Amino acid sequence: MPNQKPTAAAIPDAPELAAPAKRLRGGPKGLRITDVAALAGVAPITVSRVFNSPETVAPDTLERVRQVVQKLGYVPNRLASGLSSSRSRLIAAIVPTIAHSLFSETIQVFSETMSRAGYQVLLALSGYSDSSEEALLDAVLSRRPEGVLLTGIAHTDSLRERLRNVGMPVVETWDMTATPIDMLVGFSHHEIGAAVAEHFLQRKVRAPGLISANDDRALARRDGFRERLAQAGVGEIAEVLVLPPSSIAVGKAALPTLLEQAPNLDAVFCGSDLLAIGVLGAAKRLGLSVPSQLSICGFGDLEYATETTPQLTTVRVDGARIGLTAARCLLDRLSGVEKSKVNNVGFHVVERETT
Amino acid sequence: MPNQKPTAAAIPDAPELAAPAKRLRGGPKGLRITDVAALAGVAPITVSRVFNSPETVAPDTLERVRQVVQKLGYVPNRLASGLSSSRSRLIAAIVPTIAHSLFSETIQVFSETMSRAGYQVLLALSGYSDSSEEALLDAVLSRRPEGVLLTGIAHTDSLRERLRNVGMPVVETWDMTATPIDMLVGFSHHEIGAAVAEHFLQRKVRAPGLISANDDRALARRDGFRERLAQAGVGEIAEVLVLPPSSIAVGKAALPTLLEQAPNLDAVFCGSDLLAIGVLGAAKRLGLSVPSQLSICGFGDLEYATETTPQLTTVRVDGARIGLTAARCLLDRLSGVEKSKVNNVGFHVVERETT
DNA sequence: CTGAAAGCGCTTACAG
DNA sequence: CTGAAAGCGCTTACAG
Repeated sequence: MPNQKPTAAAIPDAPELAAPAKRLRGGPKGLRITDVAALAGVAPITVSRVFNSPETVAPDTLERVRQVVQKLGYVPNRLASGLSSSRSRLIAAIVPTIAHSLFSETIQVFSETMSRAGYQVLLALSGYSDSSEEALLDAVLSRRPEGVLLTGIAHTDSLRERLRNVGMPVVETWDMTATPIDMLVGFSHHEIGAAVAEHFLQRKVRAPGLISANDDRALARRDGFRERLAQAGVGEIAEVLVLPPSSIAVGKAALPTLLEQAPNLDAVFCGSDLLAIGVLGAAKRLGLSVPSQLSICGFGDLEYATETTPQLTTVRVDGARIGLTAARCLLDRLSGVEKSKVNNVGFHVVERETT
Repeated sequence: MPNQKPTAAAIPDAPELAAPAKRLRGGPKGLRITDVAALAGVAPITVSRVFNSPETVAPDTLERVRQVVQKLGYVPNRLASGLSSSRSRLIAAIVPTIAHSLFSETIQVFSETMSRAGYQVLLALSGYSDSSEEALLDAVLSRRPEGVLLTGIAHTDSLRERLRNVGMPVVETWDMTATPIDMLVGFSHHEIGAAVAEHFLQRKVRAPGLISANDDRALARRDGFRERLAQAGVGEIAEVLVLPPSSIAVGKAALPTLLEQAPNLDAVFCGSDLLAIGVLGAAKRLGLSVPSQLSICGFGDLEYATETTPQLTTVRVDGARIGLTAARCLLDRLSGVEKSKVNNVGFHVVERETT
């Protein structure tokens, strides 16, 4: 056997003419449009039309191709179609966080609306730190989305600049600015602060304080709060800034600190309903009755709070409406319609307490 | 002027030799890898390596290319790289809803973890209806994700079959089954029902009822609840099934209905904490004291409930841990590591009431 | 109404 | 350590 010479016939599959060695790239990974086309007896472009412009295809051709698609279980590759057509059908949603969050309702409605229009949502969680925002934006832009939803107005100038330059539709939400990157659906945190101050002033509050995170939006509320109070001659505002994520526990811990600064404290504006509930708990423990001795106002109008803590005032923002409006702005723009760029959806101070 | 004959020179840009009319496709849409390559004096493949395997590039080449990338603001096109490499770097998360939801924490942690590993999350909201799940799966698969997170086990056989066939890593979460599609991180809703029944039995409850949605997981809890009670000789269980989304208002409305069925009702197992809070409110209005006359158990352990409604019992599930574990399962699989396929993360019945 | 050719912007698979 | 060629699976831009 070792002496057996190989014959020509023993060399398997020896190509007659050394073909240019077609380099296969890992073999077939799944069904392609050409598989459908071959089986349906049409050109690939016709299969493409069945998906993208069925009205341009003859009814019987349409039917035949669809049957093959169904039979084979073919699903088009949107990486390929996106690359080829420059239409990714992707929308990016950049959100600080969706857990226990005011924003989750906005994203929910936004996503439902975009998906009904044939888009899919890429979720990008930015956290509350600006540190990695450049990297996040790179990651987002690398998918070539057709539009971007931002929760809050973009913070850094570099980010705003880049988003402006890419030229894609951008909606900023949950905030207000005179110089949006593109479109905006939101409300003024500064005005909210002023409205809460107004509310406290009507209650004859004398020593209001504030407990809040120190992100841009929270600080805008603070500034509005302070300015309105200053107009009314209330100048000294005790203040405790807390780190996110806000929670009931954080609120509980903050009240004693605030009381050290202002022993006569008779009102607190909290950055969120969770903080407000914590403050309420701490107040009870300290024997302070709410709202008669201490008025507490939260922010966010979470459903739980409405039912279980009627002593609290809060500020309601319609997150679902923001999501819907933002989606519509983007969709209008994507279909070439020009709409009003800035949408102020407003807010409501909700008093539930019955003094 | 009307008589002026056009001269050859007046015909602008007439090509000498009619070249094969190179068809431009809309012109340049942005920077490409070739732009970076040209400016850095390297081949495109080298720029590709700078992004994908920098350790294989000479240090000074690396530096030079990176400078050009920085200067130009080049962001690679992941539609193209995904198509070419069959690695989309995309993970799909299929969730019924993220608003006011138990799942939002899971998705939050899952997304953070995947993003740290270089993946991005495509959010797919399935709603609570199975109707459009096939279309949703088509949309998801069209992006060629490298893995899929499912919230709950997939419902229809056809869906399970398709997911099994595509051969990509799949993690089912928030539930338990003997026949997962692939991997699973969850707990048994049936056992939760039994545990709540056990809890009620220890309280000498005699006429327990149930208020819940009628999705698969809720029904599994109900069955576990009933079976354990039946073992203890409690056979008649009043029941009200409500439509999602669950809310406080729905809970409020359901209690009177339940009381019609069972006038002696002394315990209610609710499908969510929101329902439980609604039932608590309704009970107060009816003059029933909780928990002495009526024990109420929720599900989900929302933070608000913990602080504001200590009369309620609830069932706690660690959504963050589910998200983290699910992400790790997927990442292990994607890097070729085989891990345990089924992870039972368990749950806790949280009694807060102090009778 | 349908199709052949070229191109979208990358990476694979070699080769040096 | 670097590069030329070919290919990923679609769609555009024509042409008929």
